[in-house]
Amino acid sequence: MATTVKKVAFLLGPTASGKTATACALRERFPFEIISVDSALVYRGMNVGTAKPDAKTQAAHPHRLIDLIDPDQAYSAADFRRDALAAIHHIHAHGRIPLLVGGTMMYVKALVEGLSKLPPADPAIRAAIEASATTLGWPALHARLAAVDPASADRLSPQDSQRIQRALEVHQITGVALSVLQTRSTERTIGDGVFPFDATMFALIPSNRAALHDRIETRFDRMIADGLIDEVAGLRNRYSLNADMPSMRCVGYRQAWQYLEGEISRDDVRAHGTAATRQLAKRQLTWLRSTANLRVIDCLEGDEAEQIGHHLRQW
RNA sequence: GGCCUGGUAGCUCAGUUGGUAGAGCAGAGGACUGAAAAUCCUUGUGUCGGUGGUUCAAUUCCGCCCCAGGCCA
Repeated sequence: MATTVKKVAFLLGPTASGKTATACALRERFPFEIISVDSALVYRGMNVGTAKPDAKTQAAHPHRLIDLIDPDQAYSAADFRRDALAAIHHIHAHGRIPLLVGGTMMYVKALVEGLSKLPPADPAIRAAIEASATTLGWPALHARLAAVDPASADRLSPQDSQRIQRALEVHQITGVALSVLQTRSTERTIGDGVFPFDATMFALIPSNRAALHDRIETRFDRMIADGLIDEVAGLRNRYSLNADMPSMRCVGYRQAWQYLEGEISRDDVRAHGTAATRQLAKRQLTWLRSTANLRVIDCLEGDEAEQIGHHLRQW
């Protein structure tokens, strides 16, 4: 056993599974420092709808990679990988163990498996592609992609706006097909320096889906009571936002935005918002089911931290 | 009490000139390389309110009953 390999722990799980509380409980018994793995918590000012740990919790249990950008900015999986690796090194340098807590599974994958060497997003190119799609439709752009990158086009649905746009963008910037660049990169395999740590992964998973749905509903009602809609109205005053920005596509924020635009009723905010949250949880669970080497803990038992602690003592 | 309009998938509804029915949403499963709380793919059998009648055949036509709205008393 290589004692020189540094340790990293993960606490994953769908939305409303109780990750924050469990992470804080674990931090009281182990030398952990928390790194957030959450694409919505990176936004400053988005607190109620993201269930961001409150000031008291953060004071007792500092979270890294929270409040990094304003809602009119964008973050990415590559940004996360860079920032998370820096945070991990920093924590190790202080003799502590990083505990990565969150439910953004693409970030986990990017961190653990690495990313191909690709150019970052280019807002101007994306806007141009978006404009073409509005007049021609995505199937037409899918056909255009097929001409320059048949492998990617073959893999994607003609309606998959986001991935078609990305593939076209990469080709336009580099002159090389995305599919080629993805196979060219070699830094993807674990053990090849991509993620050189002794990792242990836990996932809080509900043994009963309906119970998670109940929690989601209760929590969403509390967010509304705690002023989610006011929060969004305030952000709209403070920043120059639009409905297509990643921040305003977040669950809850999208529905509050539609309400403020007069597009849906207050009842719809609740109905659509809880449905979107359930769908998010379902996608997260799909990711988790296909994740290897995961220790599954039932998040409905109430003794999650104890169960995880039991495993950690043997780590 | 009388008249009118409804009662079809968990919800909102379409439809069947009589041959047991289909959309949207929700739900379920899956995919996932710089927007990922995103984006996309697959998935629809339900006493067609109940009960009698007509018919080879009724969810569809007729009678009665129940329920929900509305109007008139």
